[in-house]
Amino acid sequence: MNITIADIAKKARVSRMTVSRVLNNSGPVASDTAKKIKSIMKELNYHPNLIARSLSSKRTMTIGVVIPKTEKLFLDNYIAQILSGVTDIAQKNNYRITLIPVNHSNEIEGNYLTYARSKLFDGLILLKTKINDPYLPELAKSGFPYILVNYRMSSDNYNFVDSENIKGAELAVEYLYKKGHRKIAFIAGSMDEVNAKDRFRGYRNALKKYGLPLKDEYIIYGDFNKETAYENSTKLLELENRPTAIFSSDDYMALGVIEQIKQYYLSVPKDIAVIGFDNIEIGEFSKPALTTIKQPMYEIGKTSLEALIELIKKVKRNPVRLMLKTELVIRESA
Amino acid sequence: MNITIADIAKKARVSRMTVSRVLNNSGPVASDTAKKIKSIMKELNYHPNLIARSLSSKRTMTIGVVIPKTEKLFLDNYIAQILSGVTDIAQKNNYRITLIPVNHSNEIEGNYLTYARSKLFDGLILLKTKINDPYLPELAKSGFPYILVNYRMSSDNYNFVDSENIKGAELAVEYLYKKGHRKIAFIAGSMDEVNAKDRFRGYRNALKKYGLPLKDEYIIYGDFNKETAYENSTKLLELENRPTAIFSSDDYMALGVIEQIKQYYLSVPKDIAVIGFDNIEIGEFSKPALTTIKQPMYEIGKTSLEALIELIKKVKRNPVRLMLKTELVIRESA
DNA sequence: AATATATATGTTACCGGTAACAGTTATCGA
DNA sequence: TCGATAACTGTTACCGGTAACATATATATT
Repeated sequence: MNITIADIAKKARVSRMTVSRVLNNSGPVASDTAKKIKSIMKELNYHPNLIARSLSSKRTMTIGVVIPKTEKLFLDNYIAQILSGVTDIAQKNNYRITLIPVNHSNEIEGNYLTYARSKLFDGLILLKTKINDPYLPELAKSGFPYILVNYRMSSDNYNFVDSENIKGAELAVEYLYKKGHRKIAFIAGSMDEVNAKDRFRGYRNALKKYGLPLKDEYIIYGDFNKETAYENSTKLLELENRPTAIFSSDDYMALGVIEQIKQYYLSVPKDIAVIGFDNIEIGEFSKPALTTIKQPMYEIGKTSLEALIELIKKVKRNPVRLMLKTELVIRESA
Repeated sequence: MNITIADIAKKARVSRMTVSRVLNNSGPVASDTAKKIKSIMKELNYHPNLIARSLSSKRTMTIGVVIPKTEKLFLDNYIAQILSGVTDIAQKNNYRITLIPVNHSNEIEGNYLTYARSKLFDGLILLKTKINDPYLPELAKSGFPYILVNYRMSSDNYNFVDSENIKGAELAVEYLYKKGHRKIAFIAGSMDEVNAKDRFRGYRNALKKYGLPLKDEYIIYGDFNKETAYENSTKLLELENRPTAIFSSDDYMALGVIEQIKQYYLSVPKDIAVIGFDNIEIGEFSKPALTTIKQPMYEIGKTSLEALIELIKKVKRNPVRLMLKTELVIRESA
């Protein structure tokens, strides 16, 4: 048998509403009454039914975090760091975090719009959203509170928290240039993500700035995936006119490339310098330690949820557009 | 305005119940009726209110994962790997995962019992539970489905999924012994966790087996924390009779110890061999690469949720007691 | 003392579903 | 052709809270 607010009310000879007031510290209750009610709640070991509360109050104190379905989700250090920031802020504000893995297939069921309308969440945080995501326009129109993480849109009025990917990529190439490199290759990420495009843009910007040619053969695609980068980087290494430096759109791909370079008995950074992007945890420990562009993933997570909570509480209004700084972290690989 | 089941029912000139049946594929509905209802649902862009459904059906399809509150939760690779396993199984079974960070203070509010009774979750997975956790007996009595991860209790009838920590620790010491080491020190974890005690037990067992003395001065405490291990390991390194090998209860502490050893201008493994426990991701990349006892964290996560789901569905009954194997991973540090 | 105001409590209605049971009609077997 | 069974649909009640408004009493104000 479950103890409900009605049981408490009956035993205390008050209305359910008074019990509810004690429970939520909402509205005035005489201190004697409150004391009595509290002691009865303890005596009967009462715990509120939060589902019932949510149905009535239309608040769940729960944030949904939408993440593209992949195996071994948390082993992606990018996601782990973002989530660390998100959960820290959630704790401080008494929100719970629920994970919503979604496919990018065209299924109607299981897409995050269903969740936005499910009343399960007060707001959504979206990670790794694709550029042409079909549900995004409707989400934006719906008025439901949400924040896109690492997704920048100049034209539309989407809410996002991003880091300065273009500038970061420019920094990377600039650093290589100043180290004397003139043959700088690029490993692109998944070009259906805004990030990946921005980093490519930064690469092109920097080449232009320093008067270096943009060569197709110096550009390969790694899909933000270590293994793919490992495979495809052979193309670069087999080139007659081999690059002396490689800028990789993310650290995992950089690690893959370095692994491949070792297969060719070449040395990093002596024969080929490699610079990554993100600053994942193992970059510090890999051999050689990874030089990279740090984007503040933990802070992105924190900032995203902070902004989302303000949207939920209507402290702030759409659109939210925040850009965090990227910076160069020099280690050994370049 | 929100579209509800009543709106659909009205428009389709059927009862709400019939709509509900279509929604859940429960009970028979004439195919014409179903078709009509479905098309109206699409037309009106209906999405079910899952909170209302949960209140009525007493199911939430959500699992709570209880984790002790720490900053940067996911940067702990142990937790990340466990969660990876848990979320993978959750996806396959259409369960959602909600994170419940809790303090170990004596607060009544915010402990997981409140959540077990909140109706928010169909079951709980508990990580890093302390030996003397005050709420555990009540949880076990309550009949609410739960699984303790990495928590073994011989005496009581708790549900747990653990790995063979004692055997793993024995393996570690055995390996060191066979490498010729006779002066083997031990870094203990948080002794309020079952794991830590078991690993200590394994260490003692192995010493005994090989006729080595158990010396107090060879045992230091690192609290499963890299920094603490770094600090405290000086005690070992300053000993007159310095150990030639160190078995650390977890990898993070092992990394801390190695860092300290470097401060003393000693070499790993030549001067001092170090072996860890867990097999965290960066162990493979650290210098020297970490020799360690692997516990199958990802599998532990999977197995835990699989077992929990069986408890929820009453396929299985309490107690659940599962032990997964540990194994030696030889790299460079020992 | 009359009125305004704050404090304390109660009443009513509703949040949006589903379980359990009860009919009604269609189908089938003997 | 009748009764049994299956297929389909409906009715009623309830899940356990809170919002919004109403009322009653106590206190302050002039």
